[in-house]
Order: sequence, then structure tokens, then C-alpha cells
Amino acid sequence: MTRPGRPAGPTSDTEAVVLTAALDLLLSEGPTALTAQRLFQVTGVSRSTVYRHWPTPAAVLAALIDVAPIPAEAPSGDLAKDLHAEVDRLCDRLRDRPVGAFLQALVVAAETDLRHRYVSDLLAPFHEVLRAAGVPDDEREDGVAMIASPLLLDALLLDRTAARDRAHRIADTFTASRSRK
Amino acid sequence: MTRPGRPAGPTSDTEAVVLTAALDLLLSEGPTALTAQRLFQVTGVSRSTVYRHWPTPAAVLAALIDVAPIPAEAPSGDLAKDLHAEVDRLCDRLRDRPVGAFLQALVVAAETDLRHRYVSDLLAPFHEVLRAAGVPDDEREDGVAMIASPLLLDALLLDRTAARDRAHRIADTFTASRSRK
Amino acid sequence: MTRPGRPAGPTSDTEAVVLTAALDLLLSEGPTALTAQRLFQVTGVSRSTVYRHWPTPAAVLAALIDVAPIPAEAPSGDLAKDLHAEVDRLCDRLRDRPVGAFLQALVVAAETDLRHRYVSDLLAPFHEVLRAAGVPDDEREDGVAMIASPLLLDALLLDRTAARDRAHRIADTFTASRSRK
Amino acid sequence: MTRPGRPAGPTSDTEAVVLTAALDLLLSEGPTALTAQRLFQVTGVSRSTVYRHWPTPAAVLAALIDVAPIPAEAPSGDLAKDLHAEVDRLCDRLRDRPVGAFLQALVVAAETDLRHRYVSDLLAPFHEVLRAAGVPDDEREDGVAMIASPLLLDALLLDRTAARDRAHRIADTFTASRSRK
DNA sequence: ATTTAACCGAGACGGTACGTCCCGTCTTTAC
DNA sequence: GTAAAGACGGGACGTACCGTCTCGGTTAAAT
Repeated sequence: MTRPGRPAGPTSDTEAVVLTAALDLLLSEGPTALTAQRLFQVTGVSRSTVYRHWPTPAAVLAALIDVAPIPAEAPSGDLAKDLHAEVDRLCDRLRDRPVGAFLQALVVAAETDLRHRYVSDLLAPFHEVLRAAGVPDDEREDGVAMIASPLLLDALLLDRTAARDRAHRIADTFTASRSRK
Repeated sequence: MTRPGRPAGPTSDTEAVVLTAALDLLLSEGPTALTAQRLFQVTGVSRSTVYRHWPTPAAVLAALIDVAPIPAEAPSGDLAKDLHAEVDRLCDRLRDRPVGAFLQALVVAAETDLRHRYVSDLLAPFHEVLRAAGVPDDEREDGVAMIASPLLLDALLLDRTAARDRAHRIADTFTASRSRK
Repeated sequence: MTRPGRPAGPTSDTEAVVLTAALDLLLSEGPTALTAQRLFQVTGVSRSTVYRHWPTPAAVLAALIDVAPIPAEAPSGDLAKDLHAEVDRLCDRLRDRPVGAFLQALVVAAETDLRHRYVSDLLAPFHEVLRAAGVPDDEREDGVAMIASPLLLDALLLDRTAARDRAHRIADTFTASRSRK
Repeated sequence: MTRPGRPAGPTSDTEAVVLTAALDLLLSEGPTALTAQRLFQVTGVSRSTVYRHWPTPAAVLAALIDVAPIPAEAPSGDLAKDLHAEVDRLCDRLRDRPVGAFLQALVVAAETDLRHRYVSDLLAPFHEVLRAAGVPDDEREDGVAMIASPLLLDALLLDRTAARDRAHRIADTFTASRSRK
């Protein structure tokens, strides 16, 4: 026997309209635009409704991240090749925007948990590639950091397209340093 | 022939009081606290006066950066040694806070120019060290990026103390890869 | 021939629960508390249900008045004695609260019809007493007004206990003025 | 040596515009219309400004009362004549509205102090008349109550024009009862 | 010593956003 | 058909800032 009454949560219409607009806003106006006020102006969904379901901008952000997951790709086991592929994939995603905007939004909205979750998701493919190539844990950490960090920093702090060539060169450096051991 | 009358600009008292408080605020309450309102509440210097001299929060931030410059240190020419020294210095400064808070403030306040200027200043010592050791330009870029970026990312995005050991290991990797050529 | 289906109107449970709570609310929080929202919070009866049966706060008020009628008492025919008795009864009822609160509620809720009805009910015993003593119509109006009005004014406008002694003195004045004719 | 800075309080313009409109609103829409919101809609003076100077509707009401004082008239010493004159004056003022609306507003806005003050001001002329005629204190209270209360009740609770004739008759009753002692 | 320009504080004012609360209507579900 | 639970648009509320402005009084340089 279930409770009577209408089921809780936003109508599917409402949810779709709001989150779609939220993503647009995030990309076009930056993270500070994710307010109930702004969402209302853009969608016509009333302020009350927005507040009801997403009480804070961080809640909107969290819903957005859940909605736009990161597609995976199987590593081939060839370290150099896989690494270069992942570098390209990350650069593409940073260039195509959502990711960079998300990173800035995460800094502004100041949700440490969300930040860690999102960054882990971003770096996961690199870890997987190195693990598949048999790189031990501590070296793996170093490798991911030196290859990916500069890219994230470009997108997040310096507002410029990620330096793809440099990342490839660093990947080579890492691969070479490993093969020599 | 100079114009008569009192010279423009804030009284030295006013300026010192406000900027000192501004730094405190930035570190204790984050970049969004750098408003005329908040500065008035903290210092007693009236809102009018604050607006007169620093019309926007970004202006306060800029004045702060000018006021707290980064001390330099002469490189010895020994690449490995100098690099490790610089890693330690950067980690120290990130740990002792102002730098991390500044970085976040720069993301929030969205002043691209200021960001570039500040990051260049932070990375300048590394560039100098590598230049003193005779590393050519393109390799220098790569080295600085792979060593320093992970540290900045820790402080800026992940809100955790910079991974000092990892940075030292990456510095070794870089040094080794060079000597092998 | 009656209509099929369940008879209209609230379940007796629901009605009793809501109106009891409504009276409490009126006395403890004043007339503005008689909202569907507030009644739901207090009774647990859902907002929908309250709206269904009493679409406006005034409807609740009207139902309350119907529910709490004024008990009558037979006049003895002795003018002075009956008048003093009625003065005491009115003062008691004003002191014991519901009546004063009702009056204020009627001013706030702005239902002229209800007001007249309620005030007539309050003054009816006085009219009856005077009629039983053979006072002609126009003098009766005057008498009721001069004796009862000050009491209602105390309770309604000045928020203080009705001046019982003064009312008795005025009743005496009225009685004396009649007997002299 | 005075404090520096701009003198406090609303600009004379602002004050005049708002209070004039407030009186209009009170008379045309009733006491519940004295909100910052409504005053803004009517005057164009921004909500902020209204709140700054009159934080509550009761404050507006108080300012209104201060602004529209009650004109006095010297008693001649002839009790019957003066009483009838005052009855007429009160009836006129109740008919010409502001007073009746004020009374209702005072019930709604629920400021006991203000109510007492305002009612005392209303009744003061009657007290003065009786005092001038040498009526002792306790009888004076009774007289004012029996004559004036019915009038106030008409205007306040029953929304009808004050019963002028009845009041005159009651005044006569009072005068007669005194002369017989 | 007197201009003269700039200082500084206090506050008015219009405006916008915020987050909360309530209202009245509607829809979905259960009994 | 009653009742419960809740979505939704709409609006008011009171607060907090923001940026501009106006008014006073003070201060320091240049004449």
C-alpha cells in the first residue's frame, strides 16, 4: 500500500526545459548566471518552481552534471597510442566548451565534493589507459598529473584553448622515461 | 606649472586601511567579499570613499596584487637543484594561502588580463631557472607546464595542499629526459 | 427521488476538526490566521480539502459563527434588574474572549453583512428586555446604544476589559430617565 | 561641531508625495492598502525608499495621524449647547470619512498605543465641554461614553453613517439626568 | 592668508536580486 | 465522490546590495 497523492519531483517537461536552458546559460553567460531569477527570465518557468526543485545554483549544476555524462572508450593497451588518443579527446572536449565552463562553475559555486567528482571523471580515462599498460600506481599519478594538468589549467584559469602539441610532447616524455627503466 | 589644490588620490591612511582589510577579507571570506559595502563594514571607511578610489571589486583586487609582489631569487645554474628549490618555494606559497585565494579570486572576478599577468609572475622563476640552465624555448614551456600545473590545479580547483613529492618526481623526470639527449 | 452517489459536504470528522482548530487559531493568532494554509499546518487536513469546503477565510468565519450561537435567557419584566443582568452577561462574554476576537475579525475580514448579523445577535437580548418592559421602539434604540456601545468599543478598539461599573451606571441613568416621564 | 554627512530623513518632496498618496489609498481602498508595494505603484517612489522611512504600514498610519491633526473649538460653558455642537462636529467628521477609515485602519494595523492616542484625541472635545460645565470626573466618563461610543461604533463596525439624531437624544438624556441632581 | 581642489562621511534614492511565504488552481493517486 | 499530496504560476514580503547622487564639513597644496 503506497501513499496517496501526486508523485514528487518536477514534471518531465519542466525539468527538461529548465536544465536545457541552464546548460545554455552556463556556456553563454558563465557560472554566475545559474540563478532562479535568470532561469525564469529565460525559460518562463516561474521562480517559485525553480526554487522548489533546485533550491541553489549548485543544485542546478549538480543536476546538469548528472545529465551530461562522459562517454568512455576502451584502451588498446599500447601506451603511447592510447595516451595520444586521450590527449586529443580531452582537448576536443575542452575546446567544445561545456567542460571548461563546468570547471569554472565548480570554482565559483564552491562545492568541493562536486569538484573532486567531476575532475576524477575527467581524468579517469587517463588512469585506465596507464593501468591497462601496466604502469604502477605511483607513477600513474605522476603521469596523469603532468599530462592533463596543463590542459585543465589553460581552460580553467587562462581562458585559452588547451595547448594540444605541448601535451603530446609531455606524453612522449613520459612514455620515454618509462621505457628506459 | 602645476594645478593648485589638494592632490588627487586617497590619503595614505585610507589606502593602507582599506587594502589591508581587503586582503584579510579575500583570504577569510573569499573573492566575493571584496565589495564596497563589505569593506565599509570592516574598516569604517565610508562606502562613498571606497567607491571613489576603487570603483569595482576588480580594482581592489588589482591594487592588492600590485601591493603584494613576488620576491625573486637568483638561480645557481644547476638545473636539478634550482628546480627543486623552486618547487619548494611554490608549494610553500600555495600552502601559506594568499596565492591560492588569489587564483580563485581571479577566476571569479573574470579578469583575463589580470589572470595571465598573475600566472606569468608565478611561473617566471621556473622560466628563469630553465633559461639559466640553457634549456631551449620550446622545451622550457613544456617543463614549466608539467611541473607547475599540477600544483596550481590542486590549490585552485581541488582545495587541497599541493602534492609536493609528486612535483619533485616530475622535476626529476624532466631533468633526466633532458640529460639523455 | 434523491441523487445517487456519495452525499456532498465534508465528513463530520473533517468539519469538526477544522472548525475547532479555526476557533483556536482565531483566538490565539487573530483573524488573519484563518487561511487554508494555516489550517492545514494545524490540523493536518490537506490544503485541497480545506479549499474545497471553505473557499475563503470569510466562509470559515461564517461557519464558526453558526457553530457558536448565543444562548438566550428569558426576561423577568423588571427593567432595572433585567438590564443589569444583561450587562453582566455581555461583559462576561466579552471578557471570556471569543466575542471580542470575533468583532475584530469581522472588521478585518470586511464582511458588512456578517457584521450586522453578529452585532444584532449580540444586542438582541437588550432589545428583548426593553421590549418586555414596554419601552417604545425609538427609546429602545437609544437605550441599547448608550448602554452596550461603550462595552463593545472597549473590547473592539481599545483592547481592554469592558468597563462594567460604568455600564451599570449608564443603565441606571436610562432607567431613571424613563421612570420620570 | 555637528556630525558630518547628509541630514537624515526623507526629502520633503518624497515625504509629501508618499503621505498624500497614503491618505488617498486609505480612504479609497481601506487600511490594508497601506503597504510599501502599493505606495510604490501609486507614487512611483521606489519600494526601497518607502521601506527606509516607513518600515511598516503602522508607521505610515502614525505619520498620517501626525500630519492631520484635529482642530479644536472653545466651549461656551453652556452644557446642552456645547454638547450638541460637539455631537454635530463628530458626526460631520465621521461622515467626511478620514476618521472612520482611520479607526478601521487602527484595528487592522493593531497598534494599541496609537489607538488609545487617537481615540483620546477624538473624545477630548467632549471631555473639555463637560469639564467646562463643572461635571465631576466620574460622571464625565459616563457621559462621554454613552454619547460618543454609539457614533464611533456605527462608523467603525457597521459601516454606516453615524446616527446623529439618536446621539442628540442621548445628550439630552444626559443633560436632564444631571440637572435633576 | 586665501583660494581652490580634493578629501571624507552620512545618507537619500532608484533599482535589482534574493529567498521565503502564501494564494488559488490544477493534476495525479489512493481509498 | 472524498481525501491527500504535490506541481505550478503568480504575487507580495522584507532584506540586502548596488551604483549614483547630494549634502555637509575638513584638509592640504599653490598662490
